[in-house]
Amino acid sequence: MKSISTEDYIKAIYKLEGKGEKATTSALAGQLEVADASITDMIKKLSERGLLHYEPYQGVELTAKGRKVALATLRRHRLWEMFLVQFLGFSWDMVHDEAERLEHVTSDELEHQLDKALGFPSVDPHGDPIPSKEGVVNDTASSSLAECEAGSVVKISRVSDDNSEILIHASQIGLALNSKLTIKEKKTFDGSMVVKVGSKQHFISKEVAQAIFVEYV
Amino acid sequence: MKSISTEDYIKAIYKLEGKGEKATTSALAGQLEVADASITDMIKKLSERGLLHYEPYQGVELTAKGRKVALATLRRHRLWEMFLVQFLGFSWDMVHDEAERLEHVTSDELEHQLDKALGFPSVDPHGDPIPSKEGVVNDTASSSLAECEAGSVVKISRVSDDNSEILIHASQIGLALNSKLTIKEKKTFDGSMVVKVGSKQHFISKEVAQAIFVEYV
DNA sequence: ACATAGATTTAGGTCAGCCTAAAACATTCC
DNA sequence: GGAATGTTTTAGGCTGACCTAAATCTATGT
Repeated sequence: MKSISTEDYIKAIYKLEGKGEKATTSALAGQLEVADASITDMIKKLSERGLLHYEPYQGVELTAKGRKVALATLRRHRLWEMFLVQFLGFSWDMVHDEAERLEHVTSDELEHQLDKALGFPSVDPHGDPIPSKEGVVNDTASSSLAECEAGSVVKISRVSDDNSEILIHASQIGLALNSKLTIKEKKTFDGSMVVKVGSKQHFISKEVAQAIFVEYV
Repeated sequence: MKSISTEDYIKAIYKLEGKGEKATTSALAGQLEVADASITDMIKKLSERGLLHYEPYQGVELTAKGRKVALATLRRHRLWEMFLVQFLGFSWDMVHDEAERLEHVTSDELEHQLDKALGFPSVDPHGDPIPSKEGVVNDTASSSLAECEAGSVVKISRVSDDNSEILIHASQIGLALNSKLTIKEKKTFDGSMVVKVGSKQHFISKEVAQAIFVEYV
């Protein structure tokens, strides 16, 4: 019934919906790295199981039941990430792939004990909110650093974990969750910026800035 | 290449060999709870992959390569059991099933960090030795409590984790790893015994005694 | 030594999750 | 509004891990 594939598909759809994008066959195929035809196949099965709404050629949308699966999976994923960092000394760029596997073999009991041992954390090491057992997500309204103007003073509240190389780079230049930084310059022609972190200044490309989410202080 | 099934089959064979029993089709089918024909199927594939020697109708034996897989899997299993008990407060009767799933999704890096965080333990919560990374097992020569005579004073060095109800029962009557106990009586007709643990006496059936392994003190 | 019971293997099938190639549909552009 | 382009689905196949039923082998008892 519950399979690794199912959880991965549901999660991918949830993420696309979260970004405001339509969960189309090709978008999912890209995300999950399988052929388009395989997506159509699987989507039909998930639709039969009531996890999503499917209208041929129209993309899919999660049902309430599907969203519940997504949130439960995300919760386990983020608890594992937290555990790997806090208990086993992993760095934030190493945890995603491990958690990706662990999330699928986590009983309710294990999930609960992890949560407890970690002190019921509300965000994971990248600042992503950990959904509650009941499926409530505490989304903080943060904006991308790429959208901030020169002169702003901001605090990092979240870093996208899609690309581990960006995470490595970020920590190398001293960026961590809750770091404060000041935008010294912003180039209009390529979106790059120069920011001050602590006492040092660093160049940040648009790509990196887009992966960093901040709150104004 | 590496699959959950593969690891489970190899482990089951390793365990039978360890008990001095021949790894026959039906023994494996019983252990793994699949049909006899499925065992034959799988055995052929594992044989082609060089993990075991297979002669039709003669049962199987692990090759060196197969033994390596068994030990690596067992190592991960026991590290996880240790972790669940020490870090998350699980009791020793709850950890087997969880570890059974976690062992299959554990990278070398994760295995190493677990080992380190646990202080490089040599046995798991049931007293089973944890194989080293190189595949060396430190088997302690212990004998079953069922074989001990009345009057003996012994120390528990290992308890079989095959049956979680026995584990629950054992801890309820105060038996834990390294507990000392004295055999007060032993009935010849059913193998049951009365033992003294701390200041209390308890009745122990043959079945329970067979699951407990001890060293003389 | 031979029938027979029990264990094992073969034959043929299912299901999940993938694939490629071809067909059907949707969109966009003149 | 119809051809070209891109997206999605259908059709047909494959593989791993299982299954049942039937055939075959081994071992046992007299």
